Amino acid sequence: MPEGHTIHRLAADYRNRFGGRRVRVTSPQGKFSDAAALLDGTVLERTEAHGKHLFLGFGTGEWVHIHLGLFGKAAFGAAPAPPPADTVRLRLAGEESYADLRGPAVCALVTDPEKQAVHDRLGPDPLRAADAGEEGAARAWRRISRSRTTIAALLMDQKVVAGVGNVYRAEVLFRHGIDPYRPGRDLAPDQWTAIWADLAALMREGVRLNRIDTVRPEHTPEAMGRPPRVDDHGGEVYVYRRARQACHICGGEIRTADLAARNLFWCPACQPG
DNA sequence: GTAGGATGCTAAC
DNA sequence: TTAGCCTCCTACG
Repeated sequence: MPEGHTIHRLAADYRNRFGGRRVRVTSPQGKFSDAAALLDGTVLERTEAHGKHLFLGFGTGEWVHIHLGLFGKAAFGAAPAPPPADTVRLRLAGEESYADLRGPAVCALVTDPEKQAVHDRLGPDPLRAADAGEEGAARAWRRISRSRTTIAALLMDQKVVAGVGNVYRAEVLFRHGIDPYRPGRDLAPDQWTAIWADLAALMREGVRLNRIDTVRPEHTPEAMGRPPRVDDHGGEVYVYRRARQACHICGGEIRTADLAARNLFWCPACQPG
């Protein structure tokens, strides 16, 4: 689940359900109990996302900084909230809704300057209004165009671009026919401009649908006269987790490899080196 | 029942 | 480069 689109979606979901209202704040699991007690009964004033980081701003002037990591999840439901599972790190409960957070890598009460420090170490986020468009693209390009690191690794580096994860990385490189092992500095400027714009569009659609779909209309199974399919992560994609299967475009075999402890997927024929 | 893997990241070597 | 952390789900006996 958790790439940047998930976090922006959560920011909106928390805001819609609890924004401007007093909330009950608890930590059934216990690891966030002290902070929960301080926030309990205060108003959730605003929510914000930057890359994979989520911030819930409370009336105390402090923020809850959340990072889902690989396993974290937030689930929403209608009030009354049922007795919580003992893995729930943070529960917000209001008149109409509740939200349970489980398994986050980070769930901490932070001050404004501490929150700012998180922003400062993150790159531009295609989904943030402040970064969208040419300025964000240019900021990322300054790093990419000077780097000998592979574009696949650069896309996953949150200091370069915030919010891209393993699915969007694999898919956007496929959509642009780019070899994942190509060094950043070997990309042409207009290739990067196109990738950035595509990421923004794909991720916005990801927020809307709450899943990752990257297959162009002309390549859907219906359009190509093939049986319908659903990839096992819930969206429809070209290469992610499709190792040794046939490429939807050329029919060649999708390859996989380890890159910086993550699984990389690509089609060598469609993404030539 | 159990092992292993997953859309992430960091500290430590 | 590796181990470690957080949870849930699937595949395999």
